Amino acid sequence: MKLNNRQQAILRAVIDDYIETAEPVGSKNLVSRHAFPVSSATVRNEMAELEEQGYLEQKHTSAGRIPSDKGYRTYVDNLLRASELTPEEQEQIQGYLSECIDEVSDLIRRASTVLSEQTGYTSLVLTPQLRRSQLKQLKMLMIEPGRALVVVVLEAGVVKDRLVRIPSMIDSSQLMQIANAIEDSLTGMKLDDITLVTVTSAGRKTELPDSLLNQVLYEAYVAIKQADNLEVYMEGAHKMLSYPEFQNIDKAKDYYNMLSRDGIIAGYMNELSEERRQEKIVADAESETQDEQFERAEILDDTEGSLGGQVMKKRPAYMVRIGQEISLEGLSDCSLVTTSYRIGDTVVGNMGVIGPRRMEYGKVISNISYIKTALDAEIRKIASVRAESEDQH
Amino acid sequence: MKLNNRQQAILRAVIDDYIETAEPVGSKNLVSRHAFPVSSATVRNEMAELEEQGYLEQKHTSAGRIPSDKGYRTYVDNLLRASELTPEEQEQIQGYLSECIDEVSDLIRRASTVLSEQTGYTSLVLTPQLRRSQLKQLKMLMIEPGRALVVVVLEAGVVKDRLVRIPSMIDSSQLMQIANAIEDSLTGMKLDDITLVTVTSAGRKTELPDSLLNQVLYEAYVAIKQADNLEVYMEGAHKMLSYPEFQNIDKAKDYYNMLSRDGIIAGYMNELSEERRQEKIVADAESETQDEQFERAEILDDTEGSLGGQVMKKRPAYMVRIGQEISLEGLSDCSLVTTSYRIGDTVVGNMGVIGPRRMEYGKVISNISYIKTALDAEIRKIASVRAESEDQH
DNA sequence: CTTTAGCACTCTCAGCGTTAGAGTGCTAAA
DNA sequence: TTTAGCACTCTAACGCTGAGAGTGCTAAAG
Repeated sequence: MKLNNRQQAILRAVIDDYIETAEPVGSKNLVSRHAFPVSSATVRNEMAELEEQGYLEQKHTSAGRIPSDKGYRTYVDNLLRASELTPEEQEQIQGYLSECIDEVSDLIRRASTVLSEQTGYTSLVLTPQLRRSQLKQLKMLMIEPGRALVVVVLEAGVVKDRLVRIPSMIDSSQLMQIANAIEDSLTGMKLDDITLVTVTSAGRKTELPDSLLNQVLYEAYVAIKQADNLEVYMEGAHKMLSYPEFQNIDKAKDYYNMLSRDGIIAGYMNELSEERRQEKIVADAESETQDEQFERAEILDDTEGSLGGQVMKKRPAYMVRIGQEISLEGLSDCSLVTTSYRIGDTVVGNMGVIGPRRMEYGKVISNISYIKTALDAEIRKIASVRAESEDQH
Repeated sequence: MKLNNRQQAILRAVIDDYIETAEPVGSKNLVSRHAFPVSSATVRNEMAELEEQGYLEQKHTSAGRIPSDKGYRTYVDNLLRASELTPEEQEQIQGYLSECIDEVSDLIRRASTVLSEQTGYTSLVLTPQLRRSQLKQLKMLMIEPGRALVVVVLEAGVVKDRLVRIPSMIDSSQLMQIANAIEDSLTGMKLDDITLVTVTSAGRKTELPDSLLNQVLYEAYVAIKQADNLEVYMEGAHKMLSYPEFQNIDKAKDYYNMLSRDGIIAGYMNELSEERRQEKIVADAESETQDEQFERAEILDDTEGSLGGQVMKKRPAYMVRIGQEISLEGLSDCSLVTTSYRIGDTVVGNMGVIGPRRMEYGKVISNISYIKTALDAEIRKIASVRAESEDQH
């Protein structure tokens, strides 16, 4: 199972080349392109060994090799050289995000756009999951007799609203009375814990007649619940058509069919993120004081190679799913790189990049990591207005 | 330039077959499939004539004929038999739309979904253009010190809101004061006529210090202006990959590239709709009393054919653009069927279906017409709550 | 004058064999 | 352990061919 340094170097070179050209990589070409200090015959032997061990595949005997899922996995986990964005790129992302308005949803949309533009693949950003957020305020604003706007304010200044129909006999002061009653009772509760019953019993304190109350309370409840609706911002889906792996129309169709059911992908990403949260809890419990730096395999100077070694690695902030590791039909020729973003101190949302399995992992990872950080910071800015002003208050 | 009945029948048959099969249509097949009372040789002669006149095209001498833009145009304008939706289809559409919430934007999104589902093509529905709508109310709601929600209510109960940052020294009563001042001055004005100057001078009446006012007024202005932001709901773009004309990856790429710049299509649709409005004004002026029924060419009993005739036709509610008639690069192999929807009595929004030039025009037209009517009715329902309650008031 | 049967002609497309080239695995020598 | 050399394999591109679908034209029939 372990690879010596030369094998690692060859594996990396094969994958680098394949990512660049999308063509099976042969030994001769590999040697000349990378100026290896050995002959093609040697490389050939090593490549046969790598195939034996499942890192590479061959379409047919006389073709070059292409990486397998396992090969990519090793590449991503151990062989990838960390790369930083150029200052220009950083500035561009930063500029695009911070030019932003005060709505978290706008920020998210922009994050999605910039993520796709920077990487050249399809980006997905999910709206925050706010089930565990506390209700901070609930306002109702009379738009006209018979219609009102329910405004739900959550932790960290997230605001959601919804236009509802109400009995037309209700006047603004009654409406405000109801809103205040709900707010008084429910402020501080988590969205998950708010039910139609809690809302109703809060509203009844107004002692207004049921004929006025019932509909309003129901609508208020729905408005609160829908604050947690999962939405997906997707950008750059069409870019995939340029990549050679999607020249085959059926591949492209599978891909688009899957993407068009964006709820499924969103659900999947949330699942992944949840799994990871669990793992983290376990890991933290097991090794409380571990805090090593993420250590990358240094191939050329390290004799044994770190692949089989016992070095603990810091978990990176992103997750990579490669090919068949994605358990969604139609995406098995793709890879998915995901990360999360926060509002306040809690992970609330997920974002990701979907591209061909042959994606530029380095570029994607550095971009998504940077954008995650930038997004977190921007969200914190919005939230900090609130924090400051609460202090003053 | 005029076609006799047999030519019309043949043209129709060729197009019907081509729409169904996507294969060039030959004379022999045509005769057998449609049980024409003439021989294939006769049909062959007529087809040659139709090609001569530009209604049909031939890829190469020994291939069947395919319709040209002009052929489709004639087909759509004169040869198409009106078709009604089945009661089940009607019910399905109706059910899907009227299950709907009280927000126009939800209604529009649903219209887009149902339009694509029913037709099998790509649907586009644009948000209402409200430039000519009057401002009815302007509210500002303090979310927390330093942040407020600006709520803009327009004619017919359209509500838009926007979260903004404000000086944190402002308290709710001052905020309300400002909102009231703006509302008092600007209510009844059309969005188009509201400028930063009008907003500012309205706000100054509060006599609050500029340090508090300036930012709020600016944000209020922006919120009012953005109520008119054009957005596009697109559905079913991926369905195109199933059609034979998009098996060619480059065609598909062109198509997706164009669709991904959805602002361009939206703009184009608005342009079309504007042109049409102009034409209508001219037409109305020219022939004030014309009100004939749309008369379809009845091919088999009418001797001269109505194609070259002078019969005035009622303008249908939809518009069809075929192939090159669409002046957008990348959509020249497509057709676009559009119509508009109303809020109150004014046309405010546009919707359309994009499909292959070989689309099932009959089906698309009957669906889009029905959905337009249903959408108008649903919007009126929302608006009528308001109308009723204003009466009571 | 219109229609139709018949026929020669055209063009595409699928199938097939051939070939060039890239890449491999193996062997034997360095 | 590495490498040069070589025979072998497989694909993809090319060109050729024949079948088939469709046409246009001509001449005869209605």
